[in-house]
Amino acid sequence: MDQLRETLKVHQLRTTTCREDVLSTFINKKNALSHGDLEGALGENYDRVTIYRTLKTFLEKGIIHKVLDDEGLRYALCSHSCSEEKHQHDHIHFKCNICGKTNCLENQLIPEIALPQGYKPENFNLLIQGTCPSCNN
Amino acid sequence: MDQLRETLKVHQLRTTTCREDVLSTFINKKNALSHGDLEGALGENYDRVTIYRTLKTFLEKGIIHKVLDDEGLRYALCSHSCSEEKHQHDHIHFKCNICGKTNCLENQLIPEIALPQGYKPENFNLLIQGTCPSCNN
DNA sequence: ATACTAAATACAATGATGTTGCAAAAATAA
DNA sequence: TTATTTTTGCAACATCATTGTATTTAGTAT
Repeated sequence: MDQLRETLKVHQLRTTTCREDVLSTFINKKNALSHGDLEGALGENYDRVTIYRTLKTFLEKGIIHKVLDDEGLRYALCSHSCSEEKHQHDHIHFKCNICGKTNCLENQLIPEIALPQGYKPENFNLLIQGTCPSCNN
Repeated sequence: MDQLRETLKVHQLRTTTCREDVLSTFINKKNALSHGDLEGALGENYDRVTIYRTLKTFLEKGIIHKVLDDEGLRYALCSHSCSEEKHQHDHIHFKCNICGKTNCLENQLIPEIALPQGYKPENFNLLIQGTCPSCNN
C-alpha cells in the first residue's frame, strides 16, 4: 500500500516493514490496540522491543494517541492531523464490556466543563464503558 | 482509629493492621495512589503481595475505585457509599502536570453526553490534565 | 481465657511488562 | 555503489503483577 508509505513520509519517518505492518494493523483492526495486541499480531515477525519503539515513535510524531481504559494503556490512530508539535484530541473513547474493544468516537466531542477556581485544564480524556452497538442485541 | 475499623466492618472485612494502614494512607494523602505509592509508604511493614491483595479486596468491596491517568492505574477512596454490588462514580479526576498528583473532584459531575444509536453507556471516567490550584501561581 | 476455624499474610517462585546499550542490518543520500 | 544515518534484533536488566503454599492471625465458640 502506497497509503502507508505516504503517511510515514508525511511524518518524516523512514518506511520499514515493521512500521508499515504496525500502521496497517491499526488501520485494519480499527479499535485501540495495546502493545500486547500488536505483539500478538506481529510478534512472529518483529522483536518486542522494536514494536515498543515503533509505538513510541508513532506517538511522538502524532500518528497515534494514547487511550486509557481500566485494563491499561492502548493506542489508536489520530484521525485528524496531529503532529509532533501538537496532539489534539477532544473525542470520546468507548469501551465495550462485552467484546472488550475500545474505540474512538471521533464525532462525539467532550462537552465544556466548568472547573472550580484555580484549575487550569489542558487535556481531556473521557472513557465511557458500556455496551457497543455490535454487542447490544 | 475506630473510624478505620468501622469502615472495614461495614464492608465485611476483618480488621488487620495492613488494611488499617492502607486505608489511613488513602485518607491522609487525599490524592489517588498507585500500588507503588503505597509500597513506598508501607513497604517496610508489609509484603508487596499483601498490598496488592489489599487493593484488590478494597476494590471489590467498594472502598476504593480505579483512577486512570497517562502513567497508569491509581486508586482513590470512594466517597459515596459504594458496595460490592455497585460502584457509582460520575465525578471528574484531575491530574496536575506540575506536581503530578491526581485527585477526585467529587462535586464536578460529568455532564450528560449523547452517544450515537446503539451505544449503551454504563460507566464514565473523565480525566482532565492541567495545572491544579496549588501549582497555578 | 482457651481452642477452633476461616481468613489474611509472608515468602518463594514465576510470569508479564517495559527499558537500555550495542552490534548488525537496512534505508536514504551522495 | 558507497557513505551516512536510522532502525532493528538481541541480550541483559529492571519493574510490575500474579499464584501457590505454609504460617500466622482475627473472629467465634467453648
